[in-house]
Amino acid sequence: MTTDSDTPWLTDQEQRAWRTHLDVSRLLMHQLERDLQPFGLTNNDYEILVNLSEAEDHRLRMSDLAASTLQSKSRLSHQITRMENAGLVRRESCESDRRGLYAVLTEEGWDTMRRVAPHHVASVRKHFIDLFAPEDLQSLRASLTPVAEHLRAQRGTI
Amino acid sequence: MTTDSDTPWLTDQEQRAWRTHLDVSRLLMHQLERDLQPFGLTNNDYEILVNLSEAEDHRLRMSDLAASTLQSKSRLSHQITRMENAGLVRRESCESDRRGLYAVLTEEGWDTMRRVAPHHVASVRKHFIDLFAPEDLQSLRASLTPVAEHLRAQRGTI
DNA sequence: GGGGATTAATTCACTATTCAACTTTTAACA
DNA sequence: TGTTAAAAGTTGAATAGTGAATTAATCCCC
Repeated sequence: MTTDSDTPWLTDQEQRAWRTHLDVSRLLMHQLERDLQPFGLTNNDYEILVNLSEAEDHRLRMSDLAASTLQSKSRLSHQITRMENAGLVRRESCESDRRGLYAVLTEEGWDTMRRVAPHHVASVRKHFIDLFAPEDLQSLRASLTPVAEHLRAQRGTI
Repeated sequence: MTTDSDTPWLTDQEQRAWRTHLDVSRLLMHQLERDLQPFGLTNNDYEILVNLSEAEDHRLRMSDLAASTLQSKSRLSHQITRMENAGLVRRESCESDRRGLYAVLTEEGWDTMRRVAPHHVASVRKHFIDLFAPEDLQSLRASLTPVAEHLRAQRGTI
């Protein structure tokens, strides 16, 4: 059993690193959300638009989209319904597998993406990327990559 | 105006760093949430418990707690109501300012905290801290700290 | 080719979060 | 002092997210 006295508590240094990471994650998401607000988009909306924009024919299977955005299928389903109501995407059935559906970018969705992307990139730069020295950004990525891999290996389906 | 051609798009390196950071944030929160589930706590619950545990007399003003957990007052209010119903905290009125309220850890809340903390720390170690070389953790903190400061300066009230 | 497991996606009921409106108390200051 | 502004906190309605149950199609393999 894990008892208090044999618990490897975080050192001061570790604690600081951990809390800083937490704070940055949260504050950053808030700031990006705020910067997207004038365009009527949430972070989640934007991420869907990015994924579909980069996909062949601007379409992805619901499952794939859920996997690449790290969301549950249920959540994605709701999300796509909202975006469908907003006219940004539509669902299309899949011929090769009749259980399946594609989420497809509409014209309006694509226009929105092209219009908003520069502002979003500017926001990401301003509040994150440009605050690092280039070599620090590299080592950030280098040290974070194994963490991401570890975590991907851990999770089943979200 | 920002047009497409003068947008300083992210380089490949930058993009990778950015997406890795995003993925780690999200996957990590999910994993920690999952590890807390057996104890009937959410990440939010746990964070409140930590803050109150570290506070003098195990109590904090609602506003201070909201500020230190980076939540809106409204959200915190709902959160504390839930935790009050679960018996983990209680509200106490403040003599010096009769608008004010304290959130106070109950005995049960404190017991819960002591019981769960070792497991949570283990989880943070396993899925984050121990995946870095010590010097990498240091440079992570060093490069993230200015970002946190920048973001704190940006936000008004969440 | 037929029965059972698996997969894709949605739905339903519940819980959590947001945002604006509101109440009460304190602060400011003319 | 009065009276207006600001702050602390809550509430309620609307929106978003979760997890289990459900439906429908496909896969497997004997």
